[in-house]
Amino acid sequence: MRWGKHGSRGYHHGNLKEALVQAALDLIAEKGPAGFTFADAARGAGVSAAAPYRHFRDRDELLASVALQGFDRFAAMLATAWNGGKPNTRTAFENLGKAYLAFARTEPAYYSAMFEAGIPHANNPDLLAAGERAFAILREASEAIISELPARDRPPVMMMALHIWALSHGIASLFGRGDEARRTMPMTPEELLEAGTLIYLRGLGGK
Amino acid sequence: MRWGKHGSRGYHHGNLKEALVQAALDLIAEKGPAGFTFADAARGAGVSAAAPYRHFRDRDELLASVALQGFDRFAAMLATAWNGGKPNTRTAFENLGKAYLAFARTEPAYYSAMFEAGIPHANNPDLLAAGERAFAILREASEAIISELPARDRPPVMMMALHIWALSHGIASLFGRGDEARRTMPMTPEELLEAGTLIYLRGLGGK
DNA sequence: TGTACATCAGTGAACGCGCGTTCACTGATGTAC
DNA sequence: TGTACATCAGTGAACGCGCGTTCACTGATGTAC
Repeated sequence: MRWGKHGSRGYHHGNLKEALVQAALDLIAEKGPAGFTFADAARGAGVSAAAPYRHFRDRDELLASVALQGFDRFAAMLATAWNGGKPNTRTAFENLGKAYLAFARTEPAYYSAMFEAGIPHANNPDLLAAGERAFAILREASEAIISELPARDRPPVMMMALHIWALSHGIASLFGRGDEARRTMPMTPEELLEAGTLIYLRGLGGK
Repeated sequence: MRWGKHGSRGYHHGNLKEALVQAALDLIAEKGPAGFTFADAARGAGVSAAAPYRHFRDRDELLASVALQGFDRFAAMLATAWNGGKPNTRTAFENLGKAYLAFARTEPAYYSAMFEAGIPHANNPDLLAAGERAFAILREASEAIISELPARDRPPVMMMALHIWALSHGIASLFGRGDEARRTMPMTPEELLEAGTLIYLRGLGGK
């Protein structure tokens, strides 16, 4: 008897690789990216400690896989929020910022695997490319904002994209996840980012 | 025979607590805040594995000690750079930003113990207070900048301080330490922060 | 100044534990004929 | 359609290792008298 398409679970797991990534994600959410072992992940997936070796060389490779998937979802979420600049550039830009913070808040495990786990991106082309795809959305949005500025005020696109990224990341890491750096905040992270972005855009000469 | 004030090293170490913090710092610099053990720190200080228990309950307490010392030095460095707003507010503010990035770059081990080690600040009053002292410098500087703005443009001090902190922290964590997120940058972190701050201040109505 | 003693901050041996990793194995699946 | 066989993805036992932690101990230091 089978219990649905993926319900069979005999000797072969069927989708262990994905299950390990999911288990790692749960463990990161619980104890941070440093707080779990390769054996923990195996346990989490309900499999013997030797099984993960069929899919990952070591713990780092598993972590990198989590980060990779994280960047893909992050990029997808940002792209949806930006929505090609509709209904108008300013609104879409605001949505993009909110989506950034929403991702960091609702997927803290992905976020910390991506930015805080200390994975060496340098020698992992896939990871580098996935990060690039996510950043490309910020870049595209910045470009759209800039194109609406008076010609003499236009800053370099890359610079603006880096500023927005840094501000968003700074807010997300310092204030965006529940208990960390529990400061008495005068406003929500979303409000803080929106206000900051507004001031920045005004400084560029917009509106 | 003695070899100087602290050179004696017989049965008693003399300053083991400090030596353990230093050893932890070296290990963090080498392998990240998650990459060392309590026993490693003991080895680094040239002492048996049981010795650290005379000074720290566990590894977390040692890490917290590193972070605490880091915040103190950070605050001191920022205060020196700000220098009470001399020679003038704008210049001092620029120096403050440069000092922030300089600290993150030259003391990456402290910086990551402070912000990336996942130490629960909440139930550690000393740590909380030390972080507060560092933040107070940013707050003071923001206040000085704001006081020079036309009265009708003045934003809340706290908000501005949080914006500056987030931008600085974002730039420091994303681009401020050598190899991490090795992106082809069009400018140095310092230039990026200075340009961002300038645009932000212009947006506030300054100059 | 000298001596006895209390206290302090280390030692080193011991332990149980869980991790990483390897290995021969075995059950399940896919495919050639 | 059925059968034989190759391949794949797991198992579970085994191992060495280093960590965390405890403990009775001991050498060094400080101090009372």
